[in-house]
Amino acid sequence: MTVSGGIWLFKTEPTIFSIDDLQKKGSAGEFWDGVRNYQARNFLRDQVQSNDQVLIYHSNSDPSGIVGLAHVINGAQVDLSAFDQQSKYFDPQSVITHPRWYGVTIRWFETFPKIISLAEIKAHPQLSLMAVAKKGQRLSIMPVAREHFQIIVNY
DNA sequence: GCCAACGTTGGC
DNA sequence: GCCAACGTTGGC
Repeated sequence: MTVSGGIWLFKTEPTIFSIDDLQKKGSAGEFWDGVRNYQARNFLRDQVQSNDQVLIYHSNSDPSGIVGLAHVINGAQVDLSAFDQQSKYFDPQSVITHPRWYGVTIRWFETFPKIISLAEIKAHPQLSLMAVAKKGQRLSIMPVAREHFQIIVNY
């Protein structure tokens, strides 16, 4: 696989939204909302673009790891859940005239036949250098190096 | 459930 | 602007 655009890793807790849930969304894909971290927000708002690759990572899972691949089908849009008082992502400090949070829309592409677990990532000479393998790295959106992506899709 | 490693908040 | 207290993430 040859890739020219950006490559990202998105974390999700599968009990809340799994790659199977993403697959069920079909060609419309899913708006990735609820990101409430500024560094992750900046990636979503400023860098993630249509046609970028997105590795889906299941966190808080058994095992945690990379489970598949999705594609960005629409770039940054205001995350309206921040204005919804019923939403668990409601943020009273985000106002319509000055939105604070953004999301992108992604579409399921494939679920890997076997999860690439965090333990395998940490044990791999190259993959162990990925940000997701680093202790204390809690970002839910992070860039992925091209060489790491190639290893993963050929795993 | 524990707790390390963060990020955020707010008093000063 | 400092930093203690607090909240959250997420592996284990």
